[in-house]
Amino acid sequence: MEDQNMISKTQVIDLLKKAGVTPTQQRVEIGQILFAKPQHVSADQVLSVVNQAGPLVSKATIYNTLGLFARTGLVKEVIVDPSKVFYDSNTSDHYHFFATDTGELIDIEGEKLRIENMPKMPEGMEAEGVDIVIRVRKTPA
Amino acid sequence: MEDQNMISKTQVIDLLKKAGVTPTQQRVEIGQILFAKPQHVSADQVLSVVNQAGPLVSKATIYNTLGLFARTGLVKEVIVDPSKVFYDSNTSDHYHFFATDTGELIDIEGEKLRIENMPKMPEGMEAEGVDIVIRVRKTPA
DNA sequence: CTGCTTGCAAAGGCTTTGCAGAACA
DNA sequence: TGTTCTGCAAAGCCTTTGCAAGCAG
Repeated sequence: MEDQNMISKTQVIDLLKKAGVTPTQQRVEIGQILFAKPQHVSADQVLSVVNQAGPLVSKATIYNTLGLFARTGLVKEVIVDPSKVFYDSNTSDHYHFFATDTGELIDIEGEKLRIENMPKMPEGMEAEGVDIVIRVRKTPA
Repeated sequence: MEDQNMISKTQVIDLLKKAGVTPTQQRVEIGQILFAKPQHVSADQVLSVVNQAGPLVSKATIYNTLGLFARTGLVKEVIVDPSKVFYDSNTSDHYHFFATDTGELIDIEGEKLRIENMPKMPEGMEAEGVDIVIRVRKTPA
């Protein structure tokens, strides 16, 4: 996970403020990783990347922060693997391929897919979001 | 979870055999609950329902069996809640509303929904299944 | 019989929590 | 300064595992 794409601390602070999130040191560290490029990462991956060069952020804070980022719309939670949550820094409307054998997630741009007959919501309910996951596996040789 | 719909042990045994699954006592008990009607249940729910009238099946066997049923196509796994897996006894093509506040799952019949531009698979990959989940919540009053 | 299944309890992995000390506005 | 945030370790929850005893064919 090399930082071929960079984002400055100032840019991250700006994003956090826009979302109404107090930009603490730890949140900025985490944001710099997440917002550098569109990606799908687990809490554990964020933990090890952010602490590569020394212990900057604790595990508890990783979880707190990812939860906060998800609630404030800075990232999207992706629930496809029963064993862990992925956080997606691409917050635009889009869907996913999920490789069940490798655990890899691949984006499908929203325009590529369209739902034809959106069913009406149950009584007294409103839509919060639509998740589409196409589970794929290696074609047997 | 009353048994307004019933299914006989013989019918369950038949279903298991057709799926190539050895019909043990425990699997039949579990099958009688699952296949009585289309429903969404967690391992924990199956455990408590099957053991209502006494300890018939252990927790380990519930998990083993639900995994086996999923692998053999007798039920479908539904991954929408990071904290637990739901097992769906409706195995026909269909999708779900998921009430994020209550954890309730509601079926959407497959015909009601249609995907317009199915994107092409990544190289060397084949589709295993398509999951569509519309997350809903109570409309604020 | 012979292998597949089950049950028990312990272990495992991910996530949350409680609370004291530190950082933010 | 008052409130919010962080870190640590422990606890919690769902699920899996190891192994001996039991059942299916």
